[in-house]
Amino acid sequence: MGGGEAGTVGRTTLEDVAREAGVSLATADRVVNRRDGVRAKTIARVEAAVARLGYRPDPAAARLARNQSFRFLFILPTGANSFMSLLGEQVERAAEWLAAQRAYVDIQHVDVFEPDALASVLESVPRGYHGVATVALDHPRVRAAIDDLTDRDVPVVTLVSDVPSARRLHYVGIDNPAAGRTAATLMGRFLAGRRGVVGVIAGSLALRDHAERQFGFTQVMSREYPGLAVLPAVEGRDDSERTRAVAAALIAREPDLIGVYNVGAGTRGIAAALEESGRAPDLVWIAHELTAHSRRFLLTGQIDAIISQNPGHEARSAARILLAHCLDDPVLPDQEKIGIDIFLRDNLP
Amino acid sequence: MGGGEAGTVGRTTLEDVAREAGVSLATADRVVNRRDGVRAKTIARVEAAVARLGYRPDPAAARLARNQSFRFLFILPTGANSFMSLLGEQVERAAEWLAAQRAYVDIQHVDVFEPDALASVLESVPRGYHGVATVALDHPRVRAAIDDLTDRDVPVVTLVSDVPSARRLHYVGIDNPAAGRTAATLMGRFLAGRRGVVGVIAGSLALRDHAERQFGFTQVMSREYPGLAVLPAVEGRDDSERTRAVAAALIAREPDLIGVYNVGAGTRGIAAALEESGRAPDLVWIAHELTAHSRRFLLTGQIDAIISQNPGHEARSAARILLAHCLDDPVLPDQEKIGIDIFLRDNLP
DNA sequence: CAATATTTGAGGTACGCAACTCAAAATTTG
DNA sequence: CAAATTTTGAGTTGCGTACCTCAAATATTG
Repeated sequence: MGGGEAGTVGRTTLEDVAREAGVSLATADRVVNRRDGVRAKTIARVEAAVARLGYRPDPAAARLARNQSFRFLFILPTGANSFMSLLGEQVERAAEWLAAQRAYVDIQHVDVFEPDALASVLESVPRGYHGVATVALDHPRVRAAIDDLTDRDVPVVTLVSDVPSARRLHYVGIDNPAAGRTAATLMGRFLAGRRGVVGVIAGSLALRDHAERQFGFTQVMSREYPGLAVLPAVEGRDDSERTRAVAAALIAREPDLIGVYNVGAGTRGIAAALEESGRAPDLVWIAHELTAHSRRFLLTGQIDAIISQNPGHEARSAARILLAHCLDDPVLPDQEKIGIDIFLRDNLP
Repeated sequence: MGGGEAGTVGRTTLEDVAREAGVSLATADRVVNRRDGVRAKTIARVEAAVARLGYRPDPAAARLARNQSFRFLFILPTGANSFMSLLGEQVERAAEWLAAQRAYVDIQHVDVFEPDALASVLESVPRGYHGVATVALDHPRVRAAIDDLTDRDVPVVTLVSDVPSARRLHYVGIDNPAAGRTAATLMGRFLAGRRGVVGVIAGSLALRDHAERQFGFTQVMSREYPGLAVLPAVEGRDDSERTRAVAAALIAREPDLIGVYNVGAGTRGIAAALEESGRAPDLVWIAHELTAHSRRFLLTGQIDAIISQNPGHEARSAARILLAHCLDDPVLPDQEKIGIDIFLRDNLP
């Protein structure tokens, strides 16, 4: 021992196991790879040796020997708002990592607001893909397409927006009702003691995540902060211009407006509408998704808090989950759980 | 091509590169592994081929061929409070992952409140370790020990608590002044409009992280919330009983106390003291680190917000950084950045 | 041009495992 | 007990890279 070089010690190989169990390498291999044609007694002997030596197959060697590779398809929204652009970037980064693991990803863009377009893409996923990750849309045809893929043994991971009724492998994203409740608690506490109305601006309530956030928000607001009335949500289609228009109308229409919860994108539109109205200073604004824009508005104090999810974490998580499924490796639920991040001006990354 | 089986396509090997460049495998190998004895012209040819084919060495094969393994030492506090226990668990989980990468970790416990004990351990790290991760303590002898290790080419990662003046490879933990500022903003906003005094309870101000949190907290409070006076910090040594005593004294001494910022552990002590005093309902309490206890107090409404860091993320990050350093692989700064988590009752994981 | 130095090619071995074959041994069955 | 069947051993090949040797080809120098 000694010497600063990286050592070679400590690893027990399958050959060690075979020797320990008093069987041949072939038999040890049959046991650890669950091939049949081995007596129960011999299996037990080998497994005892595995346990005694703490043998764990070297994944590098195994993957090399198997020489298998995988292809995954990521389906992301077109016409991307800032958050979706970030997600796209992060998927490409994750793709590099996947490439190092002999897994290759293709990215396809579709219009999220068009369930039929998304369903068509899902229905026509070419053979040869070993997994699909998609920013989904809760719609019967989409659900059916996901189930069909699952039946074809192509695991599907929903990303950011879920389709809980479909037999997808996993949902990688935040708990949206909880995100809405979190926004409500912040809103209620930031407005402590004040009375007035609170507006909700969504991209579209047809998007499950937006609807769920609004639901959670309203639920907590009405239960815990009866002095603050939540207005019915208005829709801005995640587009800055439209959002600006609906926000401006909302502000004009509601003189008692003291809070705004922006469930989707279109942050710049809201900022513009607030600025024009001159009522920004005494309005609490809580927004979603940390992007370059929302970050700026948080720093200038226009946004009071941002509820967010980490697109890098989500992209990597989807990648890891698909790969783990193909390799049937275990997943670490702890690592794959996507948290609801709260950002104030002080804890920005 | 059809077939649902995992394919074999797509991977370009070094042999492909050699063929493409019109050189032998040996020469291609010399170029990609930066061995000398190759003409500049030939190097260029090979590198062009690498670029053209997008060759990336298969890390599985490389690691297998190199057949190297590593040993890391993790130094964690004894007498662990809940958070440190969680960290310990997560380090063990990360150790399993590392074992799959042919890297093995040993864990050693020391008393964090004893700089000399920590320094002794650091000074006597046995030869043969390829990296050290430590929950450190900012003290001259500790700093010197870290620098010595670095000089011995043993990279050191500081975990949770930093020693910025030492030549450590990396700090894996949160920005503590920013965490303090975050707590202050929450405190200030939750107490919107009220006047009174706010107490700070630390484990020990000799711990850099605790001192920094207190600093950030006081900074923002005095600048932004002049109606709220921050009292000098009291120390509870991260021990429930002592913390309870100092908290009780604080509450008794300060009739105008309307907020408590608990910078360290001892959460149960504070809960008990608050409960006894009967003043819990109108007191805002902001605590650190999400543990089983603090979680419970958050859910019951005693704690109003928890500022936290993710021990699983930290353990994995330290592991990845040490391994990447040994393999000289690149690190993804984005992935290794430890965020300041804010937990309310609504966004608990 | 010859002698020397440098560069390149060809080939091998090793890494640990997967997947396979074929024959030998052990066990079960008629 | 012999025949049929199951189980085991011994061995091979290949995965892609690292690292090594030795000889051949090429370039550089006097």
